Amino acid sequence: MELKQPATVTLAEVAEAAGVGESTVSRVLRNHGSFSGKTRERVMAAVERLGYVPNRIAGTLASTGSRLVAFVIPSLSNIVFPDVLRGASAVLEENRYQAVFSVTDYDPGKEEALAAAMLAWRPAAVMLAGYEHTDGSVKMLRASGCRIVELLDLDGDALDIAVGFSNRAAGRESAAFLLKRGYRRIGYVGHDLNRDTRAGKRFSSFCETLETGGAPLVAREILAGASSVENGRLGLERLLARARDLDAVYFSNDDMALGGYFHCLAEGIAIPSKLAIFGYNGLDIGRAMPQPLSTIRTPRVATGQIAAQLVVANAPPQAVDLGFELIEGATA
Amino acid sequence: MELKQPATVTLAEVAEAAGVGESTVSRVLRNHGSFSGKTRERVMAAVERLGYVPNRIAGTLASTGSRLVAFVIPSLSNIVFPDVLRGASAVLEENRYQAVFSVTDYDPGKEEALAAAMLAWRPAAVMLAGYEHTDGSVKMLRASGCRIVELLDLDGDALDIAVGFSNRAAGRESAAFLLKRGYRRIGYVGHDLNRDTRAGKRFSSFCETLETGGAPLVAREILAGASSVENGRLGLERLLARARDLDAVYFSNDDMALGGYFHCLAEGIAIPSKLAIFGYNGLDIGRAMPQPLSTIRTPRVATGQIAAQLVVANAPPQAVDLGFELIEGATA
DNA sequence: CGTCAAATTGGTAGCGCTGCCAAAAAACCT
DNA sequence: AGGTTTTTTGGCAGCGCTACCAATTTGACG
Repeated sequence: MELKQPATVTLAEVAEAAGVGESTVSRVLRNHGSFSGKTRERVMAAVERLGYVPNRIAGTLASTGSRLVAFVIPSLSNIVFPDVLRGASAVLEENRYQAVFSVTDYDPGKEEALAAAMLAWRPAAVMLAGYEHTDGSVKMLRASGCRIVELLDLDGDALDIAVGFSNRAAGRESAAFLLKRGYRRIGYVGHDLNRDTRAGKRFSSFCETLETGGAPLVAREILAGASSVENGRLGLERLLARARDLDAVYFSNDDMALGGYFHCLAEGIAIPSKLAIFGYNGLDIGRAMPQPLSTIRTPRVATGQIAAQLVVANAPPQAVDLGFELIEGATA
Repeated sequence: MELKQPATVTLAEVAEAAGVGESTVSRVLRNHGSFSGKTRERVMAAVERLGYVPNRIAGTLASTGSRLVAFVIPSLSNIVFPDVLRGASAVLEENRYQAVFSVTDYDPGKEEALAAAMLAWRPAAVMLAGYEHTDGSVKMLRASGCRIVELLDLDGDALDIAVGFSNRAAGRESAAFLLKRGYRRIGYVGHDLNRDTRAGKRFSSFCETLETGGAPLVAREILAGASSVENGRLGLERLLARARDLDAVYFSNDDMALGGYFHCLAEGIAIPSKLAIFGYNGLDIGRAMPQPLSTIRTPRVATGQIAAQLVVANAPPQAVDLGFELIEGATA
């Protein structure tokens, strides 16, 4: 099960080879504390000669804080999370932090288990999606003493740091936009909302706003699986089978919206004159469509970046609202 | 910069609270060695009561092998890599391994630097994309003694374990398919090939096969940026501006192909009668298009899974060919 | 019961590094 | 030169855990 240990070079060996003390080598390598230029050269030469690679496991154990940042994310299929990781990892790498991750499949129980496993690495911070965590997770995270960053949601109380935007506001603005455009018979196609609570928040605010606007949601189609182009296409097909006279459809995601768009193309349904389509996320793909997708662009990469910056800077607890941008597009 | 150390509970404290020795606690927690059921209960109760979270940093340092697996990947924007991570992380989590990653942006120099940083964590394995590594990387990896897994390529000599398929074969089959369908004036739209060497391999085999078939590539358009829908659309537009009478276009990726498809939709170019489109990767999106995309489906998730399984099982050096599947689709 | 093997348990030496402290060397003053 | 600073160094005690070994308890059996 375990591996053969490589003939590993230790700091002590470097020290001996360079003819200096261990702490001197340590200081030179971390460029911390003082040492002469000559010593530095000798040490570096020995490092080079022996092919020494410092052992950060040992280093972390000996020193106080770790430079690991743990991501506990719901999914890697939903492009949102790779985007967040991308933004974060760039910042973390610059600052010599190391990203660790695991995937919960939108299962809060699994989140708790994985968060526990992560804490065993004593990370500097744990990054999670949104505010919905089990009591066990919250207790454990609180007790851990490491920074907690909740991403991509701002509708709730942050445990420590939160970076993102309001999903409720996104749902609201989407609805307001469709109403303003004059659509009155509006439907919804979405993926599993129990698991993706952020999509659930968007949807409920969307519905409320429609009601306030006097044009309550006419029909909805919620598919069991994850957000995908195929589900979007299938969902719209089913929705229209039940409610033929819709004039606009709100999708839980751009993926889904693109699927809906494909369905319309295939069926010859004119967009937006016969049916309007509105998405969420602002993927690049939406810009390249023959008719640019009407959607809300979310700051996914920036969310990762800012979150990482706050962790690196050990910033005080705060909630950072990065907002979002409504893209009028040509499909609604 | 560093954090306050949480009031952390140690194994010694658990041992005292449970009234047993440290090694007993350790054995119980790892379920390794022998201990009585009664002891087990006492220990678990103490763990529960104190909220003890084992410190894997210390555990890893004290024991021989680590349970970290390091991924050094070119990008998170290209869906290929999140897919590989997804496959791998599922297997790793099951086996209580932890995934660590960093992103090279297709830069071999950065790969070397990041691989070095990774080795400092003494991972059980390092997973890399493909075979093109700097001499420095190779030397360092070899010397590290940890397992090396090269992913998504099989055209070359593996350092240790390789899991994937032949990109050359993929390029070859794509060309053969187009020739078989009777296309003779074929063009190519791709993204930066110097960086994405696997795309480069596909392209060069594609061209060779076309030549052998008596219908050499007519024109190509290579865009500087990454693979994206927008670049695909733009690329096809440019390509057609220079070579109006193409009858088929091979794209470096499905993203790019989808962009090309959108261009044709927007311009009213009939597919495939006027122009055929062929992609690469077999993304789900291709299946949902009004005309399913003709492409090659690659085993991305499986690549991650198999790679992780081999590492967990500490399998002997080997190259695993997972193959790929040509999807005829309706666009070529 | 005594004997011997098997099952449990505790003590303790590190794993490789960093942080602290005191010693040594170098630099700077009168 | 002698006395002070200041800079550079080395020694060494842990960080929290696991691995090894020896000690103890238990169980089985004649």
